[in-house]
Amino acid sequence: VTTDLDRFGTARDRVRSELVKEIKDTARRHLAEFGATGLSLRAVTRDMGMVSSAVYRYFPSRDELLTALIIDGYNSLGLAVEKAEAAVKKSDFRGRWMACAQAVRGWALEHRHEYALLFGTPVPKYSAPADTIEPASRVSRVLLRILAEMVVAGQPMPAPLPVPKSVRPDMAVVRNFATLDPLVGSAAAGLLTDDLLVRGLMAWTGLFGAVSFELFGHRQGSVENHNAFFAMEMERLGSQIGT
Amino acid sequence: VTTDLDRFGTARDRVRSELVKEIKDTARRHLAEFGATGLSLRAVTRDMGMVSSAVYRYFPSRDELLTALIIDGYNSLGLAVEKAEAAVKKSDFRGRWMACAQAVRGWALEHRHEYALLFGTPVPKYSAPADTIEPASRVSRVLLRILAEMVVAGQPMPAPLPVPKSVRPDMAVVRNFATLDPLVGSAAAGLLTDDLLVRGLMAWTGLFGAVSFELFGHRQGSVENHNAFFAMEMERLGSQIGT
DNA sequence: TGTACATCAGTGAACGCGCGTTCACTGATGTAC
DNA sequence: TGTACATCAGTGAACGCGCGTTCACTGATGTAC
Repeated sequence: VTTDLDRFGTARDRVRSELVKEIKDTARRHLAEFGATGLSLRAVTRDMGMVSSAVYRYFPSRDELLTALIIDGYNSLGLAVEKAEAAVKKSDFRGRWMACAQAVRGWALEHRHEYALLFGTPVPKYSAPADTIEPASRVSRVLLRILAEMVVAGQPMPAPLPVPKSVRPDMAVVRNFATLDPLVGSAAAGLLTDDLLVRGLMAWTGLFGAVSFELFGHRQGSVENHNAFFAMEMERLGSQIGT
Repeated sequence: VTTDLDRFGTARDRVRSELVKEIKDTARRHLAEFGATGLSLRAVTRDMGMVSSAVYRYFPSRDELLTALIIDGYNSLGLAVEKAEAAVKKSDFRGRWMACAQAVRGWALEHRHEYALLFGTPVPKYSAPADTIEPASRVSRVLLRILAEMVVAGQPMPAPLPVPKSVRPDMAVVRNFATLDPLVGSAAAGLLTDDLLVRGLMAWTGLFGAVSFELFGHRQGSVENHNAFFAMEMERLGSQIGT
């Protein structure tokens, strides 16, 4: 009675967190079927055999549930990317970039509506709270880390293109963000030039742009073999960041 | 009574098409305020001082109204891009590409919710009918035309990268689509290599990826000066397609 | 030109539905002594 | 260990709202002779 409860909380606590999980899982299933706007608390609870008002013991409002799903989504995507990247030999920068790109696309294809929730049209009248920021940046942190380790390793880089003065302050912020990462040595700070950071941001944009275009149907009529096109596209983007 | 009506239709016809326009305009205003999912026929008609059932004289269903808005949206965006591009000297390929890019972003910023309707999360349970395809391709047709005229003019191109066999059939389809355009001479067909078409598709993806990232808030924390970053980004993408 | 009829626009009530959220409540689980 | 009390989970009814769509209708506009 004692140690077990001490370690995992009371029986009530355990049941509670299991129910929170079940609500989110059910909501995710509904998300996959009806999209973010079709997500209804009543439908979720109905599906679970609960009465609709009971959900308020677990989430104070629909928006809070949405927030939880968004945070979970970013973490799920972030974890998938981190795992895929970690499986590649550290010195194989091209491989690491490709693993990230494939992980993003793979996750998106497996969680289409979650992807749309994160990267599609923002939900009207809903504004994401601050606690979504950190999980939202997990993927870009991985990409920045690859970039940083590349310059530290002295990987040959493409000839730098000029970066206008008006863009440099923003790149300084990004550089600062990158070097905050404990896994990025401060040695990288001086080596991450404005040009490289721009390249990184553009690769990142190109990656998500490609996935969004495919998922949202804007490549119909031009690309049928999505696997092949995406792989080639990402190889080319990888060359732009020096992998 | 005769010629006027012959030319513009009966008075009833004219009132009718004006009302169709007014309904669409009101719906667009609602779109801008509540987003695509918040678009309600009742609210639109209420706003117009009509009774809700009256809208069925003009649109058989909510989905048909949505379709009309989507088609109008693509045409509005397409027209903006065509006009911007036409204003630039034909031989200034870089300028033409930049004009297109700026026109897309400018239109998107002015019509945020319409942009989201076209390029954001697809509306759940709604599938776009075939008549949206042609207007949807206006922007890409302009881009393909620039590319085609560049190769015909013998503009120096970046060193071609290999295109895997698995991607070539898709590029053949795109090349065929490009040469169907009466403004693209058949001379271009042989010159539009697989590599160039890939570059074109990637630039197109990068353009819309950048606009979507900005509009949907994914550059918060990394880019503040959106104007400057976008301009530089598009210059770089322009270099990739040889402008 | 004038009349009879057909077409159409807009009305108002209704159908059937679903939603988020609140609230007073019952009964079970946990806590303190 | 046993009892008294506090905490919490889940219930069921209700509030107040909005939605898309149908339908029989009135009255105005158009058409044919």
